[in-house]
Amino acid sequence: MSELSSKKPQAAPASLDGTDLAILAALVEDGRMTNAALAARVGVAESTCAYRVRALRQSGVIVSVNARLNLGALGHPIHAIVKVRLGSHNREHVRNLYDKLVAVPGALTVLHVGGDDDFLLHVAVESPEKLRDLILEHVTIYPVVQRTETQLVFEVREGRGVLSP
Amino acid sequence: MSELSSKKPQAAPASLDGTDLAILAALVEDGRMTNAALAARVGVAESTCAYRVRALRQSGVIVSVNARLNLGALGHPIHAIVKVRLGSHNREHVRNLYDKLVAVPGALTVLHVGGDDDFLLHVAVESPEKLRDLILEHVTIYPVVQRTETQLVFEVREGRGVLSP
DNA sequence: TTTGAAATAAATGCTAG
DNA sequence: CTAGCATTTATTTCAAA
Repeated sequence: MSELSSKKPQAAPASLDGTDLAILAALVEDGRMTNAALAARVGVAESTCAYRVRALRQSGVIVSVNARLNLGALGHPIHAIVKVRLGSHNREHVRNLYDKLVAVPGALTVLHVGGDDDFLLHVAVESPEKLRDLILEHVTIYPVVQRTETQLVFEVREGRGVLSP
Repeated sequence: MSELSSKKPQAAPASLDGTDLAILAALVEDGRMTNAALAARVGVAESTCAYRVRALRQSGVIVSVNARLNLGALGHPIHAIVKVRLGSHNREHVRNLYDKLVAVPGALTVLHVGGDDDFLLHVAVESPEKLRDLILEHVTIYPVVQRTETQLVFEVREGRGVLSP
């Protein structure tokens, strides 16, 4: 279920000091860094560091910690972006399709965007044939989908993020 | 530095059994789950579980574990996709621009794609004004960039990934 | 490869500055 | 908010199956 603008516990625009930012940068780099190592790196006592990290979690600044996998090693070496354009922008139609796209096997992220397209679906698949099947069976199958356009992804690189400046 | 097809230690298409897949699914969901909890969840001894996880890391199936942050709480509430089209596809030009885009402040991911566009730059910025400045100062500033098109991102949702089926 | 149990290391709770 | 110390919990190691 998506919510499409229902308000949920949004993190207060917390006031983060240098220590917090250093902690965040370290955990983005290595989310399994031990509290001891983290404390040493940012220059505070271990108990203080643990306190800070807990506060950052509870306030929602740290959303979660997740393993990132090598999708090629898992048999999904092909990445693609499927641009999806809708014929109707009825609220229910949009919400329903969004839910469907998120549930597509191999879907990594789904962006609801404004502009030429409505959704950008980033998928990882086993092969080009599977990509075709995926689009036919899980995307264009819905009447609200007017048109799709697929781009092969040659390479994905992580950006520097928002913490560096 | 990007490599653009120079070969690096790619994970062998490892043979993963059900236990491995269960471990991976759990760690994608919660990368800080304790080894004890993980072992209980997948039904093996703690020492076995630790052994498996270490193997999955060393073989490169688990690439890394990272904290995910609430970018809004960090003052970057606006997301956008900047489609970048190049005028020249000279190898050096492509590689250089790729490196530049990855280093853009606020860049989350940069996709090198085939099709209408060459790069898709996903950024998180402080405001629409900053978005404009970012594009002018860090993207269109390069002569190799022929044209950009920017789409506002309303919402980002995680897909089900490749492990569910 | 898997395991249990011992040894090491880390996180948490409590106290107080 | 911070730090030190004691307690509880987790990870690593290793001999054995």
